[in-house]
Amino acid sequence: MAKNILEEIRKDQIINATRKLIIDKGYGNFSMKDIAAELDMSTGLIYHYFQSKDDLTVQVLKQSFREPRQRYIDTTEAMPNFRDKISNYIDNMHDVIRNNQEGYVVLLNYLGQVLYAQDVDRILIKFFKNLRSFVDQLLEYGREQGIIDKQTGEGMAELLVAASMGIAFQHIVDPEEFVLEKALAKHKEVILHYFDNL
Amino acid sequence: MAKNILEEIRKDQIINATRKLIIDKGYGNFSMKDIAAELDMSTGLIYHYFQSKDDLTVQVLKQSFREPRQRYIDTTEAMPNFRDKISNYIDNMHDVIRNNQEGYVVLLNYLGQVLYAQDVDRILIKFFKNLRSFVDQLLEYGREQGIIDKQTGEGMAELLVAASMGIAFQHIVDPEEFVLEKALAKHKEVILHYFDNL
Amino acid sequence: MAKNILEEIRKDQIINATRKLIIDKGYGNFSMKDIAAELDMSTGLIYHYFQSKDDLTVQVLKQSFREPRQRYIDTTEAMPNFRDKISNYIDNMHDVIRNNQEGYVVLLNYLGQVLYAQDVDRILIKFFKNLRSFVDQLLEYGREQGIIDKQTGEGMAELLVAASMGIAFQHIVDPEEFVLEKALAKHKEVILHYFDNL
Amino acid sequence: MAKNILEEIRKDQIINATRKLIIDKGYGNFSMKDIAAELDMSTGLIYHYFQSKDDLTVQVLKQSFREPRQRYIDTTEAMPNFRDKISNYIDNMHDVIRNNQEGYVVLLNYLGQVLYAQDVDRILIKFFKNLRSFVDQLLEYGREQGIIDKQTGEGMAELLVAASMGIAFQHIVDPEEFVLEKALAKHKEVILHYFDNL
DNA sequence: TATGAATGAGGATTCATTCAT
DNA sequence: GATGAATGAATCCTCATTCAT
Repeated sequence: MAKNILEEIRKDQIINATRKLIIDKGYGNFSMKDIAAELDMSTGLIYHYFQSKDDLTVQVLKQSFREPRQRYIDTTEAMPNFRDKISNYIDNMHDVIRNNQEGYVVLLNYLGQVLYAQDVDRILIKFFKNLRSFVDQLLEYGREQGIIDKQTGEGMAELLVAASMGIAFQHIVDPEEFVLEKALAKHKEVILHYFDNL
Repeated sequence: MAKNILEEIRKDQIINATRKLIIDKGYGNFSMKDIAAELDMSTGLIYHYFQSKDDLTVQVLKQSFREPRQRYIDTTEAMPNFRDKISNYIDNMHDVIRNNQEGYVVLLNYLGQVLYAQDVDRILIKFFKNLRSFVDQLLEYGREQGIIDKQTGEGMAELLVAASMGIAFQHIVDPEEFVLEKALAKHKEVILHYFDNL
Repeated sequence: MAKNILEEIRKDQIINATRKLIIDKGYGNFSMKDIAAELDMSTGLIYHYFQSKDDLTVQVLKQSFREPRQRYIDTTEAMPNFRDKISNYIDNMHDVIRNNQEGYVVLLNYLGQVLYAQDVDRILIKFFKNLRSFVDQLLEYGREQGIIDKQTGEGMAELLVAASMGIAFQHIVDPEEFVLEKALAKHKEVILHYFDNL
Repeated sequence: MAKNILEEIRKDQIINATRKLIIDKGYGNFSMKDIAAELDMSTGLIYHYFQSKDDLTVQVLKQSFREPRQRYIDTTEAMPNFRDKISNYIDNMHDVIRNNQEGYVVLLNYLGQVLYAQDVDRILIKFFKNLRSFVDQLLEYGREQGIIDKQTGEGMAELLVAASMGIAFQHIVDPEEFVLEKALAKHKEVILHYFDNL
């Protein structure tokens, strides 16, 4: 047991240090030595736990985007009706943009690899599917309640995910002048307006 | 000046070859030799026209995102009223997503560098500002016509740009299963719905 | 002593696994980890029984070429006369080439180290001396019987060993097209012809 | 032209330095840095002329064993009859053993790779075929002259090559005590004895 | 005895950049 | 303008060996 615990600890340390370096220096701008230095260990040890740099970065990605829905699910479930669920979901997404910018930085770094690294692509495909499927569940609920029809939900998940991500990225590019709250407010307003005036 | 013409030609050749390599192999996955090979010239010649690889990639970025509005401006101007202008603008954006995916691939590659390369950041800040300012001009027109008030336009540019980019990126990640048209259609519907039901 | 028995077993396991790896992957192409994996044990344990990789490979060599004569001695001794002893000895050598190619593969691997590893050289010097000395004993018997004179035996051991080894190596290099039996037959024919027509 | 000449010179320098290192340190015991140091150049330059260490060592092999017959052909051709041709050929082989031991050291180093490197194997297969085919040509001449029949030549090339190589290797293993001349003399004697007493 | 985590030197290879021609 | 030979630092990765448990 002690062994497995140590292994888990070490893997976590290495993954976290790597994630930090990706955020601080960028996906292509850090070396295995950087990771080792960050953790005050030898480079060899990293290879004891991960097969290669690619393997390691993929694990970082996996760990970063496993179960994205978890974060939202709780508060949204508690909402009494469809309108509140949607509103709450949007709020949750926006809170992530506000408070977990690092997550979007990581996402941005990996998105740049999507076309050139199958592993990365596979994982991000799943990640986005998960994100959208959660919205789809909300919409399904709305349909069951007779509040919206099928056509209304079509493409909505894609749009919500797109807008959130697009806002987050614009914010990362220009944190000084891009007024995040204005964009988030308009996003929420437009979406709710759509559902409110069907 | 024959000199300047040759210089212009060479610079263009090199920039285009580099752009191609960024699209094909990814930002961090090609060498100066690759560029030279692509053009059947020597690496030395590239350094005759560009100071460094960084300089070159920045020029690629500049050339790729200079004057983004040019593409839309014409058809939109011809539209008789605000509603049509907005609709037309959205169509134009969507056409870019449909037909100029390469542009978004390039954008994706550079976005990953934004936090680690000031030059890149500066250019992309400008690019996004340009994109948004064009929407703002449309909205200004709407205000002048008394169709919308100030609050209505607040954040709208950010949202439109965000949604388009977010849809394009999701499409790049999963071209097989992501249904682009559904997302685009919903995007247009939601936005127009917003303006139509103020 | 149970201790000594276990030690003997472990050492044998390790030596055999190493020999296998030398044959399968080549002298310079396997790691201590490979050996450990082969035996499902830890690398540390190997160091418990052998001082170093060099030490281990030397032990493999020693064990592989200790007492080479043993294999032949029996049948040859039973032969009634000099001619039959020689003939039988040649047959024995040829059987080794036919049926114990692995031995020659090991020899080939170590021969490549002879100039760069004194230990290896010392052992192979002894090995070849042993091989030749056995032929010399046969020839001595012939001399005692008055069948050959001293000059006849001079260099014969070297030649027999050389020809066998040379045939074996050619066979290893090109098992497809090199016709082993033709070479062995000619070898035997030429040698016996020499003794038969003195 | 100047360029091709320089390229040829550099390649030769590198190949020769590598050959020297293989002889001095052994196939698996030298680094690219060693080669660069030997030539007072950078490691990068080696990669300018050769794709990899493997590529380089294969080129060394190719250059070392291209056209092995060249060395013998001249003097043998001048011999008036079959017996003298054979005798002369054997003398030539023996001279190589005496005076070009390095060649056999190189051969020994590469033979150890034969089973684990297809390129090496392919080249050595050809090399040995060439060696044997030259003997076969001599024997064919003998047949044409009616001096030997077909059966007499069968396997003889294999035997001659084997014996020479085997003697050379024993000599390399134990240059102190192995009496080269005794072995060579007996080799020649036995072979000529065979042809003389058909 | 036995494990395997940990080390760190060493190796092959890449690549941006320079510069003599 | 144009070439490509040359550099050498930097990178990823391997592996023999040690040692605490």
